[in-house]
Amino acid sequence: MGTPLAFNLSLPEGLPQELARGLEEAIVFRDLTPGERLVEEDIASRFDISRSPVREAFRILETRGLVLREARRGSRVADLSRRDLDEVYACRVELEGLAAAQAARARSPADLDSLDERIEALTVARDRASPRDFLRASMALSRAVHEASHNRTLIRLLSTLEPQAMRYRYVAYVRAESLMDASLEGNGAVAESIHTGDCEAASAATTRMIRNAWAVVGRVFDESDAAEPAA
Amino acid sequence: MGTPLAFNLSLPEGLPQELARGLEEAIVFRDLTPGERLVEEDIASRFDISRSPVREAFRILETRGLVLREARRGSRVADLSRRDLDEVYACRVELEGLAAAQAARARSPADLDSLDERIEALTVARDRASPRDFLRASMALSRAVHEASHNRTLIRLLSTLEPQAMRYRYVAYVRAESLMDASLEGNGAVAESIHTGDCEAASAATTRMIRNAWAVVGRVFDESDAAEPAA
DNA sequence: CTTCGGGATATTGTATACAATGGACTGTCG
DNA sequence: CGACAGTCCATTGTATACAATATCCCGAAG
Repeated sequence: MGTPLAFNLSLPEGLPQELARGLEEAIVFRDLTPGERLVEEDIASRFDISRSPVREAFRILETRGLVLREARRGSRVADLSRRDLDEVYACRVELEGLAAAQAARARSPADLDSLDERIEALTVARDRASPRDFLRASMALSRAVHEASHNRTLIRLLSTLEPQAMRYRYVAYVRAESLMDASLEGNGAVAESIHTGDCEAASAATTRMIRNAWAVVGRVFDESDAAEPAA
Repeated sequence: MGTPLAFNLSLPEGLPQELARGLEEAIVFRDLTPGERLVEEDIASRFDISRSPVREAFRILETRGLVLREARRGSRVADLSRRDLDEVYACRVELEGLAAAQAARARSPADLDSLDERIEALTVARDRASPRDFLRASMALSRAVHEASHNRTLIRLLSTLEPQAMRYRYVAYVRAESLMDASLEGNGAVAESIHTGDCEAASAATTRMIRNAWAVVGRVFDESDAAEPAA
């Protein structure tokens, strides 16, 4: 439990949101381990704030599938499991596919610029071979695609699904850095289809990419003991 | 603004959840109108509770797309629009289709019993020709299908999407009660496929049903002025 | 008549205090 | 030695108090 958990908490968008973002990173990158208890007072005192924003942050993380809250029994970091992985990826196939298709139709020039920018950043992160940086860049790219769909409901759903997927991707990238190449390639194909404006192609490229990732990430996960943290 | 908003609030599952459920019904059935402001203190005093659980309820409703919260500017009931309707239904096609397919595979005998029960209840509600009762029964049936998928992530996503859809369905059912027949028929086909265990058929029946509903509900919505409430 | 500024007010955001509950511990009885 | 009851403690749930800020209203100046 010797967790650093030190990130600045400025409040450009609200303290609970800021705190949730920080805790989310800590969970994704395993500074907070699966099953670990999250006590409101502990977190609050660690950042010299009250329990109120901490409670709200926990609730945010609950909607993202990262934290489990049981009434009057406290909160804890959600476990990782093969079953959960399959659930998340099954949903991702559908929703990311839809997002890509709608992005190909609704994208604006600004969206395309944003897309290119983040593809570039992803390439840089790949060359740096840092799973952490790569995932952050990948998350940003995904969000750019979602935004390009201009479907706020879809964006909302995906923003509660993606963080959960990140945890499994992180485990996989750490053990198999070559996965980053596959991801970069897949995302390139998706971006190209969105540029072209071909909905079918964008959807197909996305579902292919995610199904492929599903298989590989799943295999790596089974071979690791990521579900059982510090035994 | 003369809204009754009177429902008992016992706490079998937590006060915020209970309150959120009540407010959700009020929003779906238009006791709270689109755009209406929701002031924490008002709701709190109306039920003789403090602002704390009210705040949590608002946050729950926000994740369900029923309430919009702007920092330090308060909360209000989300507006209805044709664009929002299309967003919701596009997502529903994908997620409900997936749920039906997975339900056809993973369903247990208890799930099938639950399904039959709720189909029966839906039939009764149709005969009573009450849009409100029908929608409640329809919601319960949908949830039974989702539960049968045994995909907790999918259930979580759908539980944040369905309430948003309910608002549009309610508007449509009030204006065109015959829609209930179509819904009943479509749900029957879906349930049958799930019984059989045919994933493809379950998915196909579901997407067909929802695409059809999408078209009809959208048309009715355009013809109504549901977006502009008490002008 | 319009626009800008200042202050009052309504409302949210955060902190703290109190209540209630679940789990662990301990000591006793069978 | 094991099971069980009673008590204590840790932690969450709710209420209240306080701080901060956005909005509205009004008046004055242009």
